[in-house]
Amino acid sequence: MHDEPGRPVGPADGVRGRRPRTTRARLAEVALRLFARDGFEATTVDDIADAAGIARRTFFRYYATKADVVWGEFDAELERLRERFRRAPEGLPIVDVVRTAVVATNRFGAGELDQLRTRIELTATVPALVAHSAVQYQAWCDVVAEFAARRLGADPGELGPQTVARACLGAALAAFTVWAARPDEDLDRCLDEAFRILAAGCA
Amino acid sequence: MHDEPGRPVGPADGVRGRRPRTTRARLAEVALRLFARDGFEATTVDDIADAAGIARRTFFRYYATKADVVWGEFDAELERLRERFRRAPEGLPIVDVVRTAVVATNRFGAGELDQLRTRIELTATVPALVAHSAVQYQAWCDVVAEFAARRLGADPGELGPQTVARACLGAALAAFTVWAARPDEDLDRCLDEAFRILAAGCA
DNA sequence: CATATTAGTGCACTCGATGCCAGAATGGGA
DNA sequence: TCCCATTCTGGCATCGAGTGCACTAATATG
Repeated sequence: MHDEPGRPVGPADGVRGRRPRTTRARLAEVALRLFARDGFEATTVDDIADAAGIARRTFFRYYATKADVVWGEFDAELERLRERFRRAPEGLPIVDVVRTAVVATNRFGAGELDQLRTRIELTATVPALVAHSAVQYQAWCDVVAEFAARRLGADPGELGPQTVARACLGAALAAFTVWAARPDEDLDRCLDEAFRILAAGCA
Repeated sequence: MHDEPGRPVGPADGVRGRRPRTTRARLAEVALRLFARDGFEATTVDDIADAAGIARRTFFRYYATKADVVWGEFDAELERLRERFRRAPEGLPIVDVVRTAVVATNRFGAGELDQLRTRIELTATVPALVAHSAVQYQAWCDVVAEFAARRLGADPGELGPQTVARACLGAALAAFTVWAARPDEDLDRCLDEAFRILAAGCA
């Protein structure tokens, strides 16, 4: 995907200190392979570090927790989402804007889609990851609530924006998990359908 | 509330072995007081055990994890919810049934309401509890999805029931957290309003 | 070559959680 | 009364995640 912190290895390019021995992306790759093979719980941080050729302690310089590996660069995705909300046309209903934004931030090539499936299946299946994901979802909700609040002329903490944001999260999660579980489904179609149900008042 | 496993202490009543030294409810009381005073993270299981006059190891016989204390008897509440769905009138829209059931399963006396507020504030605020709660919410969603599936004539794992269930969860959570944060709000009113927004398609 | 900068790593430690097993308390029956 | 089955307690050892600290290694610049 993209190689993150600094120059991976190679000729100098004007940055001072020692070059990192690996990247977040590579660590994630290694770890996800182990998770898929042995399970999340059965894989220790030592295993990941060994497989990646770094020390256990170093792993925690790249990711704060074992679970964070599964979430990759979610912060960046949140920022993209925020940007899309900023540029959203005024006329469009909130739910439609969110649906469009979610669809847009999840356009991947075929290879990446497979990795996404693995990630989603893990986060929806492994209890420890279900748990950890909630914190990420909260951040996602905050972004949506901020947008909904602007539209509703309310404070992001009020009931209106909060309800809209969390309901949108629910629809998106339903779409993602159903899609991840069935190889033949289309992600966009799932998202469209879920948000259609939401816009119809769950009737 | 209710004193759980076996006779608390006192005269025999026909049960064989040694009598438990405490109860789940008492442990929860002790723990919640410590959480409220020192914070969830800063309170160790040793602290709770000491305060309750039992050994650390014994604590884990009453609750599987430190976080479980905050959730008390959620299993039982899920069962009550399931029962209500079973008895729900056929004509009522899904969302209304869920709203009514949630309101009904959360009728408490004034004293208990305070404890509920503490619990909700903790679960919505402390990251470790936000995380742990997700597992409980998943169970909640399963119950709602099961009901929605019956109504929609679908499988509980399909997109329709999943979307409805998760959206309902979102509405309920929004109501609970907004309520917990504001002393003057009324829980029933919050729930009604949140589900009204949901039924209106978040518009 | 000296120095600042940045990354890697070993060590010790805390804390949650678990398995195992011995011991304490209790009721029932020979 | 004495032993036994039952049930709960709790000590001990162990694992694994996560953290703070101090030291080492690599690299660019002057």
